[in-house]
Amino acid sequence: MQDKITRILKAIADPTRREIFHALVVASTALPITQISNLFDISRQGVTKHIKTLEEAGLIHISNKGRERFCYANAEPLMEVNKWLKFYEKFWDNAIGNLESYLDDKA
Amino acid sequence: MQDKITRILKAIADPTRREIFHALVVASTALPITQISNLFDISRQGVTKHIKTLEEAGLIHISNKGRERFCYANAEPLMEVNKWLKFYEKFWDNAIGNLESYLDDKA
DNA sequence: TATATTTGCAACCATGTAGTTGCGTATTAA
DNA sequence: TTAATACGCAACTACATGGTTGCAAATATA
Repeated sequence: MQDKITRILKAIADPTRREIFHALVVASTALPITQISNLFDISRQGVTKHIKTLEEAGLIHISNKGRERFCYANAEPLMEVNKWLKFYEKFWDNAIGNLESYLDDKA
Repeated sequence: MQDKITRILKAIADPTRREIFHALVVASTALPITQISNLFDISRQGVTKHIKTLEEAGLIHISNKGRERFCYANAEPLMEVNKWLKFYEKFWDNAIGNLESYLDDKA
């Protein structure tokens, strides 16, 4: 597709994918695809597609075991988003932002 | 479209929109649309569409002045993303994450 | 007043995407 | 060995999206 941060942001920009990711994070154990898809209204194939997108963003890892594919969440790529956000942090509250950039200038 | 966080995430998921937003943030002054579009290879109308998306996400504010529309960046909606990320922070480094959730349990 | 500039609106195109169904295959259970 | 389960692949549909061009309206300048 495109660059890393874009892949990650596109992955989490979809509400269903955020839900799938969240379900896996809180499960804190690996879940096979069918079991994940049972948690949602959409078809297994629909869920599979979302999982593929999440996997390409690095937010899910998969390990095969027999006929099942166990998915588990990996939040690490979200660091990338956090890093991107970090720069704008000083701007989202102008008062604090102006103070900080003032201090940055002094430092 | 859909809910707030989704609008924001979709807005920043596009690399061109991230660039436009960034240009406005660092400009630290309001810029009319034509001037913004001169910074990019795509047409003015293409930029206008991106600006509309950014505005709907709250990341840009616009004030009309004569025939010109001055756009300025507003990073505040990114707080929403930061808040969403916050929950997963404890998971993206497992070692620290496990320690923190251990401490959370104790608290 | 005539002309140039800034913009919005609408139509259009190509591609991406969220979702579906159908089918074949590998693995497990009876 | 037969039946059930978990899955991938492919085709298809509907709609969203990133981008374009053309044109008309409002404002500013000559």
